[in-house]
Amino acid sequence: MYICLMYSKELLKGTLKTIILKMLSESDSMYGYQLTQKVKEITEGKINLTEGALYPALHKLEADGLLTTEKKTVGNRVRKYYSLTKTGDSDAKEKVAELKEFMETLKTIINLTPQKLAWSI
Amino acid sequence: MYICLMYSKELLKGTLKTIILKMLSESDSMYGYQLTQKVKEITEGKINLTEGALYPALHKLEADGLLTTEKKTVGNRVRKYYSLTKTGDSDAKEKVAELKEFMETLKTIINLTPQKLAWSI
DNA sequence: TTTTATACATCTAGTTCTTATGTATAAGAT
DNA sequence: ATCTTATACATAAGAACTAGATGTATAAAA
Repeated sequence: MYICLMYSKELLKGTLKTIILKMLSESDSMYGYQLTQKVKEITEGKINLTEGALYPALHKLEADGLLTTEKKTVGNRVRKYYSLTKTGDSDAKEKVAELKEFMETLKTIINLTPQKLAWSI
Repeated sequence: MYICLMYSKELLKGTLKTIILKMLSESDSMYGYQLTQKVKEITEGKINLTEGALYPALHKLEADGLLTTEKKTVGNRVRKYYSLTKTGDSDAKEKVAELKEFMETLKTIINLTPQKLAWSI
């Protein structure tokens, strides 16, 4: 799965690409496994990206021209580093802004009280 | 679609059930069309539930025992009112709490700076 | 009389995610 | 020495969900 432990998985659908883009926008480049580890670390284990979701998403973002890749051999292991393209960088900003706005909107629902709802009824 | 205008649709997948449960937890009962209108009103048009997503979701929640229905005839029109069951009520609280927590976690990613990321690298 | 609003609902196609599986290297534990 | 865990990539089948279209029907407004 793409989120495990603490959250119902459904909650997070659709946020994966935004998370990837944001992570890459704060770093020169990262490779897949590194992304999973950093996200886990930053969120204290609450969000775990899974390979089954992560790699297809990375490939799609690359196919869409938002990411470029560069393979680097470290020891005997090959790492595939992803970094934002120019388009990817502006797209990252857009998607993050969109997510922020959406969370604000969600709050208006989450903080709803019977009184507030009655007003609108 | 289930969200239109302002938000990329992907972002919101998985929040529909939580939204429905929260809306119903602040009201005795509501019917489908009313839900779409109230959510649109409260979010100032930013979130629009669509029938194609709403009705299947309502039916699933009912099948899962979280909602009960009661048909009422108003004029010549039949409305199907949904209300929370006992299980649905506690589930609503759980899902809302989960969403709040998740939004906090998302913030740690969204508010990430190169410095903070560097710390963790 | 035509359009818009109300009110239910379903269906196809598309996308996404989960879970499982597969390959391979390397480090640490037994 | 050998087994397990961590690192590192990836795919594939099936499940789940949503968008967008379509369908039925009443009623109000233009």
